[in-house]
Amino acid sequence: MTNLNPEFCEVNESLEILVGKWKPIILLNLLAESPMRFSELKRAIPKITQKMLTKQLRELESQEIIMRKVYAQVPPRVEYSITEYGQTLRPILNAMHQWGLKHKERSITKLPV
Amino acid sequence: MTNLNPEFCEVNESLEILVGKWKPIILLNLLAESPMRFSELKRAIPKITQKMLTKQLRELESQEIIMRKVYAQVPPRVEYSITEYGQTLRPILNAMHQWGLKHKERSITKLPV
DNA sequence: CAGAATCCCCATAGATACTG
DNA sequence: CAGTATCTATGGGGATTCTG
Repeated sequence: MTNLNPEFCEVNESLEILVGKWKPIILLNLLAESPMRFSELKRAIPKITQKMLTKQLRELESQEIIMRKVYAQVPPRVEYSITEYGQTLRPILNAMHQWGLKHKERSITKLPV
Repeated sequence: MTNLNPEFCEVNESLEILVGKWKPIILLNLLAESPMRFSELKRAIPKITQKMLTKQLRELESQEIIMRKVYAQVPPRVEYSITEYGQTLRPILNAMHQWGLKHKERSITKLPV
């Protein structure tokens, strides 16, 4: 069932989307709640700078993983939401999250290899 | 079932291991065949430089994802193999690979969002 | 509110040459 | 065979300031 042929590796396709210091946490937020405003995301991820938040959102948008909706009003209102396509990343994020939990356990209990 | 709480994100744990330009392809090779010699890996991944191969292998080794075994002989023989722990990454790599295949289909057929 | 514009640092990764 | 050792370039990411 696991036909992971190294000659035919498509792992990088999704990796390229996920790589970026803040992308996983942005995606987790938008998977949990869409849409979210720029300021809501900023508040949810306090340590990110505005520049980085903007940049990572733009990248995800250009890959059609998220959508950006601008409301023509003052003050500006911009909402981000996950696309249907973006939702297909959920199994990957889930697998990674689950692995991360196990990994933490392991490093705490320091199981022998 | 999908308890992907953004407040409690463990996605980066595995991401940190997978990130590195050559790590996924190295892991796929060692998941398909272990052990492999340094030169076999080099041949399997022609575009990688020796320096990068060494570096990425060392990093994976320090994370206990792979094992390095040196044979005291001339010429030197060094074998790399995936650890049991490293094998737990397979579901993630599989999910990513599957996603990559779908992604390729999508970008070829240019489905509307 | 939601950014754009600058300036800056450093880690990643490539090329090349050398070696026990 | 399986690496080191250098040198260098690129760009990811951070801090700060400014703006429609």
